[in-house]
Parts: sequence; C-alpha cells; structure tokens
Amino acid sequence: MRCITQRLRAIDDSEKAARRQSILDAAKALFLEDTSGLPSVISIARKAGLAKGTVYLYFKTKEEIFLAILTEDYEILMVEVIALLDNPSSIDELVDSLTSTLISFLDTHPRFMPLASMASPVLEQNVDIEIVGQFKLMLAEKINDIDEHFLLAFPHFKKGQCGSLLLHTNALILGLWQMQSWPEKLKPLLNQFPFNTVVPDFKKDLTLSLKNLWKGSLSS
Amino acid sequence: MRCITQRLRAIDDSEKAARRQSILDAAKALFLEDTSGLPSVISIARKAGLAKGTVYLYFKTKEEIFLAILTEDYEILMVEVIALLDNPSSIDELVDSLTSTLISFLDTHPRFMPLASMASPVLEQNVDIEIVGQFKLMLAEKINDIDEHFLLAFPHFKKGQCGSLLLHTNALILGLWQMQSWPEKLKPLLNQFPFNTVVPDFKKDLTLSLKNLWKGSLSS
Amino acid sequence: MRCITQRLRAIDDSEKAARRQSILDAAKALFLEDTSGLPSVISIARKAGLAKGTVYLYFKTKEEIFLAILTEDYEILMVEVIALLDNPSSIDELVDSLTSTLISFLDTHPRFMPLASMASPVLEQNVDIEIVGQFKLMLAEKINDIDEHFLLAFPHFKKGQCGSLLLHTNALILGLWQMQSWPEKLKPLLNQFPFNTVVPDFKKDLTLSLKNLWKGSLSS
Amino acid sequence: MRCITQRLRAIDDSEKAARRQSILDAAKALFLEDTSGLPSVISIARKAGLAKGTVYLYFKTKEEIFLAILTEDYEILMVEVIALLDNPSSIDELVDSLTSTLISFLDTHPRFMPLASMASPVLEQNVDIEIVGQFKLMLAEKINDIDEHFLLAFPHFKKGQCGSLLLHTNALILGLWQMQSWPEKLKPLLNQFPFNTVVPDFKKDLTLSLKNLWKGSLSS
DNA sequence: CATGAATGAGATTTCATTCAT
DNA sequence: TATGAATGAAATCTCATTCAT
Repeated sequence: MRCITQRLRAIDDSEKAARRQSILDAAKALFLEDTSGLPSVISIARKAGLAKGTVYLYFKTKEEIFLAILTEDYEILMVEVIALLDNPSSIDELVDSLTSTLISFLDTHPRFMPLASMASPVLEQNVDIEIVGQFKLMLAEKINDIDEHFLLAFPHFKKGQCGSLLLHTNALILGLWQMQSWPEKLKPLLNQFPFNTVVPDFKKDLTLSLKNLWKGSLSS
Repeated sequence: MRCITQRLRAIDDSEKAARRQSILDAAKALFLEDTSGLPSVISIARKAGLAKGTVYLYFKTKEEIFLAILTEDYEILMVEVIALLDNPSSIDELVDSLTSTLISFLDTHPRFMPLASMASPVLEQNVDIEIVGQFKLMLAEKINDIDEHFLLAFPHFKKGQCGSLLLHTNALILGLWQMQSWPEKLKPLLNQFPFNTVVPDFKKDLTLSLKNLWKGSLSS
Repeated sequence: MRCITQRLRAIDDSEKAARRQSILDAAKALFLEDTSGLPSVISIARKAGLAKGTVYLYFKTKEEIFLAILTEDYEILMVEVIALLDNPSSIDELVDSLTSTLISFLDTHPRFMPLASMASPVLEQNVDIEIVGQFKLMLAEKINDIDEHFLLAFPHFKKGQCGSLLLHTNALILGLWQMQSWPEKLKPLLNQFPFNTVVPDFKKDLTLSLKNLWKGSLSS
Repeated sequence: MRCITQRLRAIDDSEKAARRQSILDAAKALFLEDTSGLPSVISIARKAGLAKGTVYLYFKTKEEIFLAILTEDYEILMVEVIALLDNPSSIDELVDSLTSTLISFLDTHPRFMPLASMASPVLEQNVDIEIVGQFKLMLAEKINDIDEHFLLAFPHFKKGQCGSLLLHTNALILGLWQMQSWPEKLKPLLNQFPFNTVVPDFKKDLTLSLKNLWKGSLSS
C-alpha cells in the first residue's frame, strides 16, 4: 500500500545531491531571515522537511553547511568576474564594470557579506580542516583563473598582479562591510555627530576605494 | 596599614574597576591560549578566582567581556597613533611610523586580530545595544581625535581626510588578516601551488597597502 | 553637618523592635501584591528602606519573617475569638458569631490563608527548630486560653472540648481554602461541568461546616 | 528476541510512558528520603540514570514532576474508594471501610500528605496553567465518579452529597495533617504541656472526624 | 549595627551532536 | 539512509545567605 509519491531515501548520487541542496536552500532561506547568527540545525532540518539527524548525514557540522553556501556564493561571484574579462576593453572600463558587478552581486546576495564575515571567526573554527582546505583552495584557484584570464586580456601586466588586486579587493569589502554594519536598532545614532563623518558609506566608499586600488596599481 | 593583597570586596569605584579588570585579564589570558573561540564563563571566573555569579555582576554576557577587551585594545592602539602625531615630520615618515607602530602593536597584542574579526559577527550580536553603541562611539571619537591632531600637524589637508584613511586602514587590516589567517594544521598546504601566490603575506602586504593607501590619498 | 533626620542605627530595644516591624510591614505589603509565592529578600529590604544584609540581622531566614507574620495574624485572630467569649450568650449564638468573626478576619487579612497554607510545607521547613517550636507553642497556648475562657462561659462542657473544636476548625479552613484556591487564569474552567458541583464555595461551605462541627459536638 | 534490559531510546508511546515513569519513580524515591522539600532536578536525573536535559524533555518544570506524582496518588486512592462501593452494605460500614482504606493508603504512601500539602502553595505555582487545570479536572471527575457510584449503591441520597463529603474529607485530611506534622527534632516538645491536649493525634482524630462528618450528613 | 559585594547552588533553556533503532 | 530521542556542555538568571568592611 506504500505510495509512490516521494522517495524516502536518497539512493543514487543525484538524489543525494538533491537532498544536500535542499539542506543548503533551507539554510540560505533561514539565514536570510536573520543574518545576526546562524540558524539552528533543527530549524534547517524542518525547513528542508528532514529530520535533524539526516542533516548530519550530509554535513559534519552546522558550520560546514554555511561554508558550503559561502563556497557557492564565491563561485558565482568569480564566474561573473571572469565573464567580465571575456569582452575586454580598457582597464578603466574593467574597473568600472568590476565595481558595478560586485555591487549588484551584493544586492542580489544579501547574505554574502554577513556570511563572508563569519568565515574566519566562526565557520572555519568548526569545520574539518580538510573542508576548510578545500574552501581555501577553491578561492585560490578561482583567483588564479581570473589572473590568467586577465593576462590574456591585458598581456602587459605581471602574472599575479591581478590576483593580488582581487585579494585586496576582497579584504576591502570584508573590512569596510564590518565597519559599516550597524544593528538596526543603532541606526538612529548614525545621524549624530560624529558618526556621520566616520562610518563609511559602504557602496560609495567601496566604489572609490576600488578605483584607487585598481587604477593605482595598474595604471603605473 | 593598607593591605597589599587583593581586597576581598570591591567597595568603592576604583576597587570595582580593579575587579572588573581582573575579569578582563583572566579572559584575555584564556583567549590567548586558544583564539579559535571565546572561553566559557566558568573558566574565566575560575581563572579570575571568582564565582561564576560574580562575573555576571560585572558583565551581562560573555561577549560583553570581550567587547570590553577589544575596546581597551583599540584605545591603546589609538593612543599610540596619536603619539605619532605629536612629533610630526613628513607624510612619508608618518606613514612609515604608522605602519611599524601598527605591526608592532599586532605583535604585542596577538589577541587583537582574532578578537577584532569577531566584533561584528559575534560580539556585537550578544551585547546590549547601548554597550555596542558606546563601543562604536568610542571608535568614532578616537578617529575624530586623530583627525584633529593630524590637522594640527598637517594643516593643508582636509578635515576628515585622515579619519577616512584610518577607516580604510582598519578595513584593510581586518580584511587582510581574515584572508591570511590559516589554522595551524592547514599551514602545510600553504607551500603548495597555488597558494603561495594567492595568500597574502600579512605584514608585507599590509605595509605595501598602507603605503599605497595613505600616500595615494595624501600626496596628491 | 550630619542631619538629625533619621537615626541610622537602632541602638536601644524599642528602635530594634521598630526596625523589625518595618521589615514585617514591608514583607506583608509585598506578599499582598502577589500571594503566589514569597517575595525576595532584596525586595523586602528595599521596601523597608534597608540593605539586604540588615534584614538578616533581624531574621535568620526569609521564611522566619513570614512565620512571624503568620504568628501575628494568628494572635490577632485568637484575641478576637477570646473577645467573643467575654459576653457569652448561647452556644448557637457563639457559633454564629465565631463564624462571622472568622470570615470577616479572612476578608480583612487576605494574606492569612495563602500564608497559613505555606506554614507546614514552606515556612517551617526553613526556620530554626526553636522558632518553629515557639510558633507551635504560641498556637497551643492560645487554644488553651480560649478553651479556658470557654469553660468559664459554659461550665458544663469538658476541658479540651473547645480546644479540639478549634483545631478542627483550623484544619477545615486550611483544607477547604486549599481546595478552592484556583489561580486567576483557571477561573473560567470553574463554570464548566463538573467543577460547579465539586469545587467548594469557600465561605458558604465554611459556614455550614463550622455549624455542623460545633453544634454536632456541643449540642449533644 | 525482545530485550529485557531497559531500552536506550523511547521510540513509541509506551516506551515514552515508561521513561516518564522512570523519572517519576526516581523523584518519588528521592522525595521519600527527605520530604522537607523537592529534590533537585539533577539528582532526579541521576537517580533515573538520565541526563538532565532528558528530564526536561518529559517535564517542563520540577514541580510538574511532582504534580504528576500527586495525580497518580490521588488516582490510586480514588480507585480504592470506588472499589469500596462495589460491595455496598450499610452507611456505617462504608464509613468505617472508607476510614481504614484512607489510613492504610496514607501508611503505604508516606509521601502523599507532604506532597498534597504542597499542591496549592508550591506545585501549582510553577506548573503550566493547563497542567494545573488537568489536575483539578481529574480530581473533579474522580469525585463525580465516586458520587455516581455512591448513588447506585445508596439511591436515596441526593446527587452531589457524597461528592461534597469527599471534598470535606480531603479538606480535613489536609488540614489535620498540616497541624500535626511536626519536624522530627520537635517531637520531644510534644510531650510537654500543653501540646498533648492540643496537637491532634492524626489517625485517631481523622477517624473520629470522618465518622462525624459522614454519619452526621448521611444519617439525617 | 549596617551595608552590599560575593558566593554558589540550582532552575531553566538552548542546541549541536551522537547514536540506537 | 533516516529518524528523533538522548546527551551534556554552557549560558543565563535568580536568589538566599554570608561576610569583609
């Protein structure tokens, strides 16, 4: 009398991948509702329609889930950056398009910055060393990729120069975002002296800083 | 007839401050032993020779303790930076001394970077909004102070320019540190391709970036 | 420059008694606000304008405070009962006046029943054995007194008969009150079947039961 | 192949009930060791061979555990009372058998009176209002049941008369017990004047009072 | 005597993780 | 594989009581 409706177990790899993905999706949705901390495993499991224990069949720890999400996000972002280099024009235009790509990515992925700023103090602290290694390796390879693409488009630059700029770009984003992230309840204070001078306007500052960073390095 | 030993009760404000400090000291010591996460309240209490309840007389949450430590650290750092401006010379020398001051501060305060990178994703999430406000206000005021001192030493710059540079400096430090912080166990990987190109050498990179940042902005 | 206003320390016995009484008064007031449990010592101290430690100079435990209050209440009640016997009439009238005295006492001392029902399970468990002894002795003596007064007014009864009735009266009050004490939030349930039959109407039941108890015993 | 040993996990409802019961049993045992107060949750957990957290899976508060025990006890008692009515004889015999049933119940359940006297001042104060409601409802229903059984056996009485007597019986037990419960250490005092007259001898008094109560009401 | 800082036991709560079924 | 009961560490809170000043 068992219904055919839904397979209760993921037998083959594609089913497993689908289940893994449903966990990631649930985690994303919940994190988006409140980025002030990681949601609980039980809430993720329920959102995904699974039991708590099942989540642990796919991820060793809760942080591993979110490191996977962060991995996804970085991969998406990197792909978009590589795409910029396929139709190369001038350095100036590249910097502009890089900046606007970045900003629109942050707009469409509001979870990215809160998550990225958790990477080092939270996520990597509770994930198996090999997984952390894979994450770091992924980042390094993508940056390498982009560096190579960049060299194809602008052959007169040094190998590694673009990669280094990407690193600094990432650092700037992380740092600036953390400095300007104010809890909602604290926002009123922002209008008082002396905060207006001293808290960065994230997007404006980012735009300016990236221009300085890239043009300063590449125009010489 | 004054006792040299530690008083058993903190009666007046200075004694209370001293006891508060002893909690901070215990917390610092424990965090230094393992910066991968915050130590437990009970371990802090024991290290300070106090009962668990006593710790909660002085701090509402564990995170409040560490935000206080971070506040201390930022204040120390800012004082050192202000001191640089008392004997002004050239901008170039200032940037050099700023960089070396910063790097030696990080060397003598190994807890600073791990703690600072927890500020936004961890500490501020579990501290009363007013305390977070005080922390942010303190930072803003210090930056303002430095900006004013800077203007006295170099009157031809714009008000706020130095403050903005400090913000970006802080952002760079935070971002670069988070990107280069590798768990001890992962260090072997660092020597493999392609990480050598792609993981920043913190101090070298910081030195270069700060030079670019400050000189690019101030020399024009 | 010290003002004469209020003596800070209770030097002689009358001052001590006054301070003790101010603690009792504060405790009464607070208990009246919420009879669902004993108020905290700190709240009593604040209400009395004293420091927490001072309360412990006058009472060894919190429960001792409330046993003292209960003692006061029983003494007041017993005095009222004795007064009834000063103008003796018939047994019937005595029972009636006893009942109405009792009910008006409960009306004017709304703390009495909640407190009396704590005596055995709460108060006596955390008070020095001697103090508990004094409390029990006081009750026994008062009952004895009343018994003697009763014998003067109605000489044809047996010694101890009235005392025994008082005991049963007290037992009935305690038991009936505990059975009919419903938390405010539960009151709606009272109107549903089958509670209406089964939860006693305190005053009506008490009146009837006392009549039965006393007249049954004394009219034979 | 069924294991005889206790299962490690309570999967189905009967196993959950068994685990719940094991917590109740542990709590009973500990309370019996010292009825002057409720044992700590951790001690109950350890006695039951469970983790503290597990206890909280089954009961929301410590008081809920003991209200459940009291519920059990009342149910047992009520069943025994109903059984008396299955072989009805005369009212006189009923009252005698009721009394002896009651007294032997108190002898075999020494925790009952201390616990029952905590119901209103302690247990009901820290248990969810719905649970308290269930407890009260159970009592009311059992009393109703008994009343109906009584009517079958003795049809010439009024509906509710027996229920009312049960209420008063319960009140008498509660009240008398609380008045005669003397801490062990205070027992020596009992032999001194004037306590001997004035402290009820629980069993004797109860027997007499019940006779009066029931016969007075039912014989008319 | 008076004070209130310090203590420490204990109740809850939360929740990541484990593991018997 | 999937489940969810069980675990147990830790945070927080409350609060009666003690005791140095």
